[in-house]
Amino acid sequence: MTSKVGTLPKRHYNDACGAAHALDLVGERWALLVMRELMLGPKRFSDLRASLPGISANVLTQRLEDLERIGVLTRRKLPPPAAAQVYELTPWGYESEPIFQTLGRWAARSPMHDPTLPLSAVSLLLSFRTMFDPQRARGWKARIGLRIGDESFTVRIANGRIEAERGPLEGADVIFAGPAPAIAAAVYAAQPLDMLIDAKALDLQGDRAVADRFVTLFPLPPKVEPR
Amino acid sequence: MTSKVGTLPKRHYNDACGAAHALDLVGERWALLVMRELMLGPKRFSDLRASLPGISANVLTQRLEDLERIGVLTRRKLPPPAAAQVYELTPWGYESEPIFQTLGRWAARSPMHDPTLPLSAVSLLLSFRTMFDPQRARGWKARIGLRIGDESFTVRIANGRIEAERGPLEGADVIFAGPAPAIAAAVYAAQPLDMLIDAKALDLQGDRAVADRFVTLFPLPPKVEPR
DNA sequence: CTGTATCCGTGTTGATACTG
DNA sequence: CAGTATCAACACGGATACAG
Repeated sequence: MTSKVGTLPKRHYNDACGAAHALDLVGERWALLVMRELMLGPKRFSDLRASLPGISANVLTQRLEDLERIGVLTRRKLPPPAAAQVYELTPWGYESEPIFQTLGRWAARSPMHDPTLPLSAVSLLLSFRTMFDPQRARGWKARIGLRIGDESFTVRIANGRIEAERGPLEGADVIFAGPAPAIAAAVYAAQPLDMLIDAKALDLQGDRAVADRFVTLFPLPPKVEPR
Repeated sequence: MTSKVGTLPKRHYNDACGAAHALDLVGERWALLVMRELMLGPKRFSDLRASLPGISANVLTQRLEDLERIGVLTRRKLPPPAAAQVYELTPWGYESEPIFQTLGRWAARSPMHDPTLPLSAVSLLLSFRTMFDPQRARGWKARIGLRIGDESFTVRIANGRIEAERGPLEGADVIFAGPAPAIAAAVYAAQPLDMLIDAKALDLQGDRAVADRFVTLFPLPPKVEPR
């Protein structure tokens, strides 16, 4: 089972084009989504499985092997007592983020895009980095906390820039608590916060005005007319 | 056979993430490479087949149908006498170029990338748009012609910007004639022009100094250490 | 609990040959 | 030139059984 480091799949495009090579590396089913889920830090096998509904254990194993072999991620043994194995992107793996951003921005114009589908916490946070509009945040400084399931994230906005990463809720001006799709509904489907709160889909703690402005910072591009 | 407009493949990720939706749309094998080949203008079925070594007729048919159905390309009947059918990207299809750029830039760092593989003319021109370094072209203005097989392209460099598209050779300061991989060798593998010319891999006409500078404008990022 | 290995039904892919 | 038909090989997903 000692797979050689740096081997291409048998079935590869015979093409010197960089994009074609990228597809040889990470173009197989699920590969990019596994990388996406690791984009905000290491995860365990079962975390990955949970955030990728539909992937089966053997396919996930296969993809993790592939991605390790090509140098996109590494497996690490966490020190005891939490002696679990985690998968972590290499620096080069982390550099793939622009791929998700251009894919996401392009697909956001698709008439077939269905925003009501399930959404992972990592996807939501990455979408904030992708869709953030510096214009709308001009001169604004805020710190937003997100609690999604048992994970917590910090979003900092300052100087027309955004940071979105794993982090503590402490010190946030306002905290959103709820499943990722509910927060997405507020931000991308312009669902009024009151509605979501009344429906118990979302909970807010802290400065409501900050929340109200936050949800306006991520405009979607116009959809292509459905032909 | 009347496939409905705007349907997703049966096998799709159940994920509201934009990147996942993009993969539902164009993540199937060959789909993105077909789009790449159309990026510089319409092509016919056989042109596509010729520039995508390895694709089989039935798969190309399938992908063209899929891409038409989702609104990425259209089929057009050329007016007589050249009454051939051509495939052309829609405006939204053309907007996918950043996807190729981020994929290509990321994969250019791969230790497994083999630049000696076959390369299509369109790939080469797109790589110029992707890898162009404005710094190195500061204050330079030039017009380069490329003759690759029976296709011709024009590259214009001015004001730290590059344009690369189909166009006539007339008016170029210098003309490169040869297969795409030979031109790529000069630009990306730093193969001396004299060597390529002596080996009859490349032919130059016009201002040699312009050619010498042109081949320095597209620096590759450093490779990841091969681990 | 955290993965890994194996089997199996099904759908996708790709090579070859063939038709309008 | 522009595809279609057929068939073999492979990849995927689900289930189950197994190992640390």
